Amino acid sequence: MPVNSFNDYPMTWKPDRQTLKRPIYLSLASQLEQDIRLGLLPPGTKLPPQRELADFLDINFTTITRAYKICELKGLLHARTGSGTFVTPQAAQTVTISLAGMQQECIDLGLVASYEETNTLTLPILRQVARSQRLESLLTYACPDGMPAHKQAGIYWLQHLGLHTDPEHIALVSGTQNGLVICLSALFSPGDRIAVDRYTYANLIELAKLYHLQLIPIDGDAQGMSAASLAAHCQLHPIQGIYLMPSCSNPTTIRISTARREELAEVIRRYRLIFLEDDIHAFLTADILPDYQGPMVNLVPEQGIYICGTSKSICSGLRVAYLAGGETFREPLLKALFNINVKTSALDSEVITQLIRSGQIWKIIARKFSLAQTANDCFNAIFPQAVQGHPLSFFRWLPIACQQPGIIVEQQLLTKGIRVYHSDRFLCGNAAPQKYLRISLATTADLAELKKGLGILADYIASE
Amino acid sequence: MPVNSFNDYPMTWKPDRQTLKRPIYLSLASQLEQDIRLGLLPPGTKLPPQRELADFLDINFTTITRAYKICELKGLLHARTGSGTFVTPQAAQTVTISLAGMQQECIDLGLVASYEETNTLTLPILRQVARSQRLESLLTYACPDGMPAHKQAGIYWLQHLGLHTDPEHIALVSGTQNGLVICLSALFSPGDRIAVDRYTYANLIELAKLYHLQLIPIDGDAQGMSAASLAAHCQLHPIQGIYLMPSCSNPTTIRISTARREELAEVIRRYRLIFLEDDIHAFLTADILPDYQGPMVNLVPEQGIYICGTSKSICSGLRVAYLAGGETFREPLLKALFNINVKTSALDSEVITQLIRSGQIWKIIARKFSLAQTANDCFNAIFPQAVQGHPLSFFRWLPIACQQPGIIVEQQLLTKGIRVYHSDRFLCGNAAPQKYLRISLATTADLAELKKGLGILADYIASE
DNA sequence: CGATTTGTGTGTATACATTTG
DNA sequence: TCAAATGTATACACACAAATC
Repeated sequence: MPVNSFNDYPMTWKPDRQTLKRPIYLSLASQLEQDIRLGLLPPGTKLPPQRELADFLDINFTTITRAYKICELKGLLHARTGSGTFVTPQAAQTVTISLAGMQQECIDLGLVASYEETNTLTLPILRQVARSQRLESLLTYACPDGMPAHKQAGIYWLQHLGLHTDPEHIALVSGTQNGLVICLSALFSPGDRIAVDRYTYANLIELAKLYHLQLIPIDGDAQGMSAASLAAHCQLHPIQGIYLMPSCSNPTTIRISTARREELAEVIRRYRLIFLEDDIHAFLTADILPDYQGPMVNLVPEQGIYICGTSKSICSGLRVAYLAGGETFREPLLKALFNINVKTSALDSEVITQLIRSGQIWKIIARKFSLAQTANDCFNAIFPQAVQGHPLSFFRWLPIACQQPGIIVEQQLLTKGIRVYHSDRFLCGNAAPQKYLRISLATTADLAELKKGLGILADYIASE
Repeated sequence: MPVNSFNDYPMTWKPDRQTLKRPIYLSLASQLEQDIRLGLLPPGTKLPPQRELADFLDINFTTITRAYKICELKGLLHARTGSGTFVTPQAAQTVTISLAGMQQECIDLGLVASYEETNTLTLPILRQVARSQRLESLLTYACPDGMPAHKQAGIYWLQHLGLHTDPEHIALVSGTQNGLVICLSALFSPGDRIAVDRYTYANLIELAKLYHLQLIPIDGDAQGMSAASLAAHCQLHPIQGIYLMPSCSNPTTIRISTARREELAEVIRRYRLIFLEDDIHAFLTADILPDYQGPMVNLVPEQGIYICGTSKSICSGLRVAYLAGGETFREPLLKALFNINVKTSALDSEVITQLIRSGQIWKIIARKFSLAQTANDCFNAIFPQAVQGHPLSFFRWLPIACQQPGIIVEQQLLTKGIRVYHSDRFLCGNAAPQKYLRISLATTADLAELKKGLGILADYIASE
């Protein structure tokens, strides 16, 4: 028993010695889970150290390790060597961002759509596809990884973005998310570690939970993730992969600088990380940057997988993304693709293909650029202090002073008539003191609605 | 050291004591994996018992257990208490069934398509969808789990199949396989056990590997899986789930009898199993069986999930399946759906919806029935000894005498010009002495090609 | 900066369950 | 039917690594 008076505080959790049935670790784990779900152990509570609880229960401390581990894998706990084991903030809660359950009428600055008014430009091509003679050939099981013509259009499009590949090393999948599922399923095993930005894509956080992968938050600056920090983490703990959105990180809108890309690539090579490049925003950068260098994956061609969705650049509702990777990953990825998708809808990919081949894609992108420019101008006028990050981003990252929990802030804004997402949703690991809101500029029906929403937001922030 | 002379045979695997680095179990596992992949340990080889190898290496035998376990999770080994540990047949090889890599020209009796000539009946509806005013509404992020009208059509269709549900408890997903991925990801954890027929859906076997789930093969008879056997397994080892295709099991074509359904349901209730009912063949049974009782999930409504794909009944290329389940699973399934799919293509589901609403689906199904009847008659005429199972099945299960490994048989038939799949591909666990071939009747371009293929097959079998 | 706290990784002991003969 | 063979589950000991003060 420790003699330090600080430790005389009662243990935060005292499981009942009597009710412990014989598979001790299982019995303990389920008791712990129940107490967390019942709210007896509120989020943030520090659990007793393994050795202390073991003393109390008179069992070996590694048995506690096992019980804690089970709850950790369920996302209920969060352990840190040296510090202790803590109940996860929002233990049983989800950060999933989706339109589901959004009955409430409000101005949506939360979900990032893609200026849906441009969808009218897709319609003529879709109708043309429906009239074509090839239509019937789209309705079979053939070509699970994409029809040759669809791959060709993808190769052409990726080439425009600076990635050069061939039909053997590209596949069509049902959207970025589907591509990520395929990569995570095929290339990682439960318990594997993947490096991410401290604030990262919310759906990736959820996928990592689903597939029992550990995300390792790496700090960074305005140039992107810190290569030194990444190397330090790799040094001490083996890390298997890294996920980045180098063109325009969601949610921070940071574009990784050319110098930083080189540094990061060097670390990726040194530690043989599997590099997932989610380049859904490439089109926003390829055409406006004078010294555009192309995807980061070019720096580590044999260790990288390039995922390029079309939902932001072309059309949200057509579920198509291109997956390109080196020879190393070809076999496992294709195998996972066959087992997870059987095949991607050829109808959607035919429409995307014809949009590319016909050149209609340039009109769509030009229209989106113009809408994004106007929306960003509007945002900059209202929040001049927050001019930073990608100039044409479909969303913005707004620092806020308010220190209340994210859910509270979101709910307060909902009652005022706007939906936004707080940085807590994108957070991986420990919170930094600076909080943010992610503000979508691409979801409102028109500019007037956006202005109204941003006005409400500005009032709220001023009143804080 | 054992004294029995039988054990004086040299150990089948003698890892090098010298090259064993300090995390012994990891070092051992990778050495073992390498030797299997190099072919030094051919499929079927019995590895040394854990204790014997431990003796030889002078370490504790549970360290061997760990090393073997790692390889088992990779699908390289297969251990059975009392019998020993064996190298998996086709250890490094995949059983994935897909059109990929099928350059070779041949008559395809392998992959089960769905009489693709009926796709012409889909075209007019597809073209009508393209002309409709609602088209633009299909192109946004809205309704990730299916648009209200699409759900309504699904409810109507499932009702016809005997399943009654409502918009809150149905979701549209991108095909059966996608539905399975969602269920397996959302409701099970690595290491969980799922009961299946000894011969089961090949893609499920691969998905189980991908998600580190253990499939427990349960024996059965002509009525379907044995309830007693299932109960016995549940008794001794906790099993979390069960996967069945009760209408017409792939590959065996067995339809589970009404009595057996009741027995199995009782066991499912007793052991609180999560029941996945893959009812892709429901349409084949609902309309032809005079005493059709509806899906099995009706017997355990709160423990079951009903997955009903449209690729066999309507059109292979449109990737749509309906997922229906009780309140218990609603939240985790929806969450997984949002994270895995973001959304299902509304374009595909609109076409399926209009096929249902317009009644065109009945024409398609009637045509498929007629084609299936003709194909089955043709098969029965050539293989009268194999008349069994579902009378309208899109594939048949042909017992063969030949005892050569499955790959060899498949390759021999390929050189004769036909592709079929051997029962080894569908096997889960230990092989039974009786081998089979699965013969697709729904993939050839026409009846003449099917007849030719079956003729080649009959010649081969006669010559054995 | 070094000692202490605290979680993790690896090897081991033992009881148990299943299959086989 | 039982004993031997053989894999599995559970608890433990100890060395190590990371964080903190």
